[in-house]
Amino acid sequence: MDDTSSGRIDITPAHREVLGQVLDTWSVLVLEELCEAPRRFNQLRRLIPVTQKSLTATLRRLERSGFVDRTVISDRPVAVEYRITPLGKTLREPIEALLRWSDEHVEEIERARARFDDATGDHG
Amino acid sequence: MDDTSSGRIDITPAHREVLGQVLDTWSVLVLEELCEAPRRFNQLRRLIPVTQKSLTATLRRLERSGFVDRTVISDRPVAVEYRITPLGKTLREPIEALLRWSDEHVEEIERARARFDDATGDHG
DNA sequence: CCGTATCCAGAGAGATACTG
DNA sequence: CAGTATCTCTCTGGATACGG
Repeated sequence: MDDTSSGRIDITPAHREVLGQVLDTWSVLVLEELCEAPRRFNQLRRLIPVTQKSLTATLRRLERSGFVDRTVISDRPVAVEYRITPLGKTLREPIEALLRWSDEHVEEIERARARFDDATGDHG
Repeated sequence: MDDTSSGRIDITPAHREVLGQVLDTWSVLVLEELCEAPRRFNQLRRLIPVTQKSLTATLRRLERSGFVDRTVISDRPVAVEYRITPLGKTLREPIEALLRWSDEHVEEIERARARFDDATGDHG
């Protein structure tokens, strides 16, 4: 817990690849929704401000890595249901820990940014 | 904690902005390094496979948000030290939770991907 | 040593149109 | 309804050269 730190974690390319596919905006939002309940494709589109293309890509990635199950539940007209997997659910805890962290610190961060921008004259 | 979920977190643009600036590859690696000890600019470059440009941008962002302190410790030749702040340290726990998660599940994810690629014929 | 400036290439995301 | 196919544009990030 302190600065001399024994708990160093070695960050391998495998870590980065895995996390990179899961920590983008749309993946987090989709996983949150599917943790609530199974959803249909256009249902997700209404819940999340994402384009068709990006939602498709996100769902494919999540499906490929085993976080999400895709099931055709009807054929005429076609209906598809996306459902979180047990593996997908294991992500919820660490992700929500991060969201809680941002909840707790967002104001301090805003203040730091305002101070920085004020000091430098920058605005970006 | 279960699927019927009472602990729903509302993900605002503010959350996304904060997390987006902190969860990229270089930020995570830099924060990990600085949690170990204060570092110099070129010292970080030797420790992390990042270009000058990206390291500069990463450090600026982390400094702006208050995660990192930048101090000129000498002038001739110029020497600059980067140091983690108390706010920066609060990120370590949730980030390492995520890294532990990827450690624990990376193999299962690899297997899921292999299965998916095998089933679809895709490779990417 | 610690950066900034410039150019350039590839990935990602939006808009739009179309299909089983 | 649930996607696929383009096209375009921006944004990121690497390479390189130069400056305080």
